[in-house]
Amino acid sequence: MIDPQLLRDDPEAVRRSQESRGASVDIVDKAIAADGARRASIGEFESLRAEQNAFGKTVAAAPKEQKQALVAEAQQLAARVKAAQQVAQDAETEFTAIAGSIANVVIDDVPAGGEDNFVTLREVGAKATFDFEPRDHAELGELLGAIDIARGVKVSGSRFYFLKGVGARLELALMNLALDKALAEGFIPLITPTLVRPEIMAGTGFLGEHSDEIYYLPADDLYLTGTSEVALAGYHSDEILDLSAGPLRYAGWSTCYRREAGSAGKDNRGILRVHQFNKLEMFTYVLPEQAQEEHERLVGWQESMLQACGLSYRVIDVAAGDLGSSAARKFDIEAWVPTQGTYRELTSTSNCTTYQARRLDIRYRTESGKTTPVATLNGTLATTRWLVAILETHQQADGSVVVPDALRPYLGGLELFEPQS
RNA sequence: GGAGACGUCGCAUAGUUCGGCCUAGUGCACCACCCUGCUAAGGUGGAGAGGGGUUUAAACUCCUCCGUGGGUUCAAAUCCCACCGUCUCCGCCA
Repeated sequence: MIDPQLLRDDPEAVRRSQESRGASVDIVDKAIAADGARRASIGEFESLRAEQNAFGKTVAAAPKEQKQALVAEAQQLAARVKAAQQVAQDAETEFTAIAGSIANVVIDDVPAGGEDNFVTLREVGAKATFDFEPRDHAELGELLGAIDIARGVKVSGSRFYFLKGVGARLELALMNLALDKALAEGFIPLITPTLVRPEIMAGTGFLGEHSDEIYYLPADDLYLTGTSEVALAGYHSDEILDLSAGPLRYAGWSTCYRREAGSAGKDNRGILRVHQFNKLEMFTYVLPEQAQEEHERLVGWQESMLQACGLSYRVIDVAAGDLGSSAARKFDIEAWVPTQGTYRELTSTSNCTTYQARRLDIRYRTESGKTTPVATLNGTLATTRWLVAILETHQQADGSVVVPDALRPYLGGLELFEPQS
């Protein structure tokens, strides 16, 4: 939900934002009109209600013989109050529906346009080169006994897999490296629920345009989360936070589930695009004026993880039209995947400013004692997909893979993954 | 899954019998000040959330909120219905 105050004070800013996303601009004027109608009808209802309250006291205090006449009068008033209340409620619903469909106001220097209009902020690390024909991660995974796709498909269907042997160990090592990194930065680790109630799913903004991406369990009216961001954002819903000691930072570890509807035929090989994977997600609650600095810090921590894994990557500033509805800015980090000859997204970090917090009713107290929404940010610190880039980047001619230094302590000192005979 | 109890403004609790005197009382914790030459105790006052109006702002004022949503009524914390949640006992299963 955008800030209704901003809608009144600076509708032009909201129009600009919608424009750069390629979204409806007209909706802004509709929202302003709905806001006006809403406030007018609230005023009408409330003055009638005040009248009714006062009259009720007269009725209660009146002597018995007058009561009957007064009650008859009160009945008339009650009917008018009820009608006015209905009007006010409808106006409120109308406004919420319209304003709720306006996406978060994009930060000014975010590139306008769609998926291809991103801006590359930097490229870091030399791309791996080989004096042999490199194998892709699926082939390496099989050689090393690390990834068993055939059996994943047998058990659960396409886009499922088993991580096995060094593959299973590598994922755990990666997650633990990321967790230690997060702990060092003061994050509080959380292992989160992956089934959540509809209102939490809606509050985080995933039930809108992404709803067909989400697994739903009708028997229990619960959703399987595609990222622990959902549970992490819901964690403090309906709360007033104390941020005086600095941002509240959580590192959420969970399995993530995605239907990948509409991506049939895309990335079918290997574990690049799967229905289920693990992820360590950073989530922070900060004062709105600190959100942009925090966003830079999140990118920084992500970069240090990729560097620790010896990966070559670029950081992109995602264009407005490719942002989710909650995000005001998003940076993706994409790692070089040698056998694809291209960069693939390994992390994504979004600054949701106060948009998500307003929906979930997460506030802090200002110096004057008033409550106002916090800003929320999220970012990936590690996921299963990283195995793709790690295996392919560090492979050798014989199919073995050199373990990046930073991961060795988490693998009992193992330095090399070797092909199974 | 069965049976029962319960859900009140930070925490604890009163109020629900019999609808109007609840603008929800009290204790603890909290904040400010006063008093007592430390601490403790005591005194006075303040203090919840959301939303309208007005305003530069503050002050002021009105409406809503007693788990959530409906209903009955001139009037609901209180009566009725549904749902959610918590606790206790029993059963079943990891």
